[in-house]
Amino acid sequence: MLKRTHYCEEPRETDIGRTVAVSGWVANWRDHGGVVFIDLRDRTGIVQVVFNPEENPEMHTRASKLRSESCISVSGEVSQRPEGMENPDLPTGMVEIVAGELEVHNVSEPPPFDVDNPGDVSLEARLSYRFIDLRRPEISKIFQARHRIFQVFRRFFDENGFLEVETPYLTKSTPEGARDFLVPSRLSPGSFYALPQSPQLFKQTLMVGGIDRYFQIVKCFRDEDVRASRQPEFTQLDLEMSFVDEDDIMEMTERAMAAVFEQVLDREISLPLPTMTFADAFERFGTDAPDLRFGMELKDISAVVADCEFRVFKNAVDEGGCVRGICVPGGAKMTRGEIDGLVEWVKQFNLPGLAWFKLEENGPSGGVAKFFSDAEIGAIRQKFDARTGSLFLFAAARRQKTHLPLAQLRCHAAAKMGMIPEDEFELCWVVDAPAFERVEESGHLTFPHHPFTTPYPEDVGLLEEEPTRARTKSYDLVLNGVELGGGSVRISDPELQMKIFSILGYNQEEVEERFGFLMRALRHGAPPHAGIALGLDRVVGKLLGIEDIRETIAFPKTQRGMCMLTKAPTRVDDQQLKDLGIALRESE
RNA sequence: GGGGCCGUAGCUCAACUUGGUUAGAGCGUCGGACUGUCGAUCCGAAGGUUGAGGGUUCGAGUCCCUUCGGCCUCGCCA
Repeated sequence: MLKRTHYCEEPRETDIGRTVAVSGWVANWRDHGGVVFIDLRDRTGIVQVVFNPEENPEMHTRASKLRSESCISVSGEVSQRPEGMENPDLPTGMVEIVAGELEVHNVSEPPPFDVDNPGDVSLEARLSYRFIDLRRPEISKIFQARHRIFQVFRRFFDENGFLEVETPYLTKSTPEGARDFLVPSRLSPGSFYALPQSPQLFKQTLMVGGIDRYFQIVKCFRDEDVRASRQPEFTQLDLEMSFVDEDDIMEMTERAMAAVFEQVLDREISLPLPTMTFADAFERFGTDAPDLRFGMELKDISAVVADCEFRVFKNAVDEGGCVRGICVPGGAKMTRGEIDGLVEWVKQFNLPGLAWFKLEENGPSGGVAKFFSDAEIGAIRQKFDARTGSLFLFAAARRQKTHLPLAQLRCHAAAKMGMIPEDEFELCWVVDAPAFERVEESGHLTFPHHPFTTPYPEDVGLLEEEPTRARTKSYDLVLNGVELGGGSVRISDPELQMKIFSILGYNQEEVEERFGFLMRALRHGAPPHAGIALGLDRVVGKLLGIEDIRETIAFPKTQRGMCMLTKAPTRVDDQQLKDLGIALRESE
C-alpha cells in the first residue's frame, strides 16, 4: 500500500521537487480529453493531482474513470503550477502533485449529495449518510475543535489534581427528574437498570470515598423530548471537589473555561465572571439564562398603571398579576404589520397578547397610547430611560406567565433590530436558585436544581413554611443566553438531606429504598463537597457559533429519538425478549 | 400529550390563485467531444408508485381522512 507522507493541505511551494504520497477522497475530477485533474480531499483540505496521458497512459486511463468520493492514494512529485494556472482560493493552489503512482482503494457509488457544495441538504439526508457528511471540511472542523476542547479540559483538570473516575452506565432508576431509559436485566428477570441521567450520586459517593477531586467526561441519558439544544444522550463534563465551597468550584470552572477559550479560540475572557442572583435574572431578563450581549432589560410598570384607563392592565394588577415589558430602541420604525407579527409570534409562549405603543417625535402614538395620561407616559418613559423612537411592548398577566414570553420577545426583538453582537461571548453565573418551585397547575413542589443541593444555613428555617423562598448554594454557568451547566454545594448532613426528602413527600422507608446508599454514605464521614456539570455538546456549539447541538455530535438522534444511520431503535427477536422475561403487549 | 410547518427525480426546488392532457428545472448520474482545468465547458441521454394507504370526483401532486417520517414549539427536560 502507498503510505501517506503528507496530508492534502500540506504540500506547498517549499516542497517543490519532493515526492509525496497523499490519501483521501476525490472531491472533484476534470477530464479534458487529455489531462485529467483530481482534487483530492482529506480532513485537512484539498490538493490538485494531475494525470498526464503521455507520462503514463495506463494510469491515466484508470484516473479518467475515477468519480466523486472514491477513495485513493497517490504519490508523485510536487511541482509548481504553470504560469497563470495557480488557484489563489486554495492554500495549496500554487502547486500540484504530478501523479507517479495511483492506488484506487474503493470506487464510490454516486454520493447522495454533493459533499463540497451541499447547498441546503436536509439534516435528515446528511445524518443518513453521515460518513459522507463528515468528509465535508466544515463538518470535520467541528469534530477537530470538539476534540481540542475535550483535551484542554482533560489537561486542565489533570494539572489541577483531579482524578478521572468512571461511573456505571447500568445503574439504578431514580423517581426524580427526567424519565429514565431502562435496561432490562436478564439475570434478574423483571428488574431493570436505568441509564444515568447524570453521575450525581456516584460522584458524591466518590467524595465520601476520599477521591477528593473527581472529574469525568461522561455520557448522560434522559428520556425526554428532543430539541435543537437537547439530545436523549449527551456528554457532560462532570466534576466534584471535597472540602470546598461554592467559590472554589466557580473559580475552578472559570479557569477551565478560560483555558478553553484561550487555547481553542485564542480569546481572553476576564475573570472573575459576573454573578447575578436567580431572582434578579428573572426580574431583569425573565429567565435564568440571560443573554448579556445587549440591554433591553425587562421592567415592571405595575405600580405606574395600577389605576390607568386601560382595563387589561388595571385588571391584571387588581388580580395580583403584573404588567411588565421591554423598550425597543429604534423600534418605532417598525410597521404596524411587523408589530402585529411580534404580537402573533409571542402567542406561542402562552401569552394571549401584547400591548404596545410608540414614542415618536410628537409624543406617544399607536396601540394603547391613547389610554395613558401624560404623567403615566412620563413615568413609563422614565422607568425604561427611553428615548424618542422607541417601541414599548407589554405583557399583562400573572407574574409567572410573563417570564417566558418576555424573555423570548426580548431576544427576538433584539435579533430583529440587529442589536446582538454575534462575535461576543458574555459569560455569567446565575446563583442562589430557590430550593423549591411550585408547579402552578398541580401545586406540588419541584426543584430548579436537584434535592441534594444545600440551602443557605440562614434559609433552612424557611424550608418548611415557605419552601420556595429558601435559597440554595447553587450556580449556573450561562453563555449568551444558554445554560452551559450548573452545580451546587451538596448536602453532607444526613439529617438535612432527610428533611429535604420529607418536604418532597418521601417517608423514611421510601428514602431508604431509593437513596439508601447515599444516606448511608452521608452517615459515614461525608466531607463537605460541591461540584458542577457542563453540557459539552452545548459548550462546543457555543464556542463555534453553532445553535444546533446535533451538529456537534457525530451520530445524533432525530426528534423521535431515532438514529438515522442505524435506524435504531428497532424491534428485537422473540428469543431476546424471552431471555429477558419480557412479553410485548398489543399496542392499543 | 397539545399547536404549527414540511414530504414531488440521487440532491435542492417548481407545477400558482381556482383539481384538468404526457409532472418540469438546476445540480448530480450515464454516453460523446475537448491536452491546463479548478463549481471546467459543449452536445446528447437516462432518471418519478408525487412518503404510504383510503376517500371525494368524469378527473387528484393539488381537496378530505388515516398512517409513516423530518423540523419548530408549548408541556416535559430534578
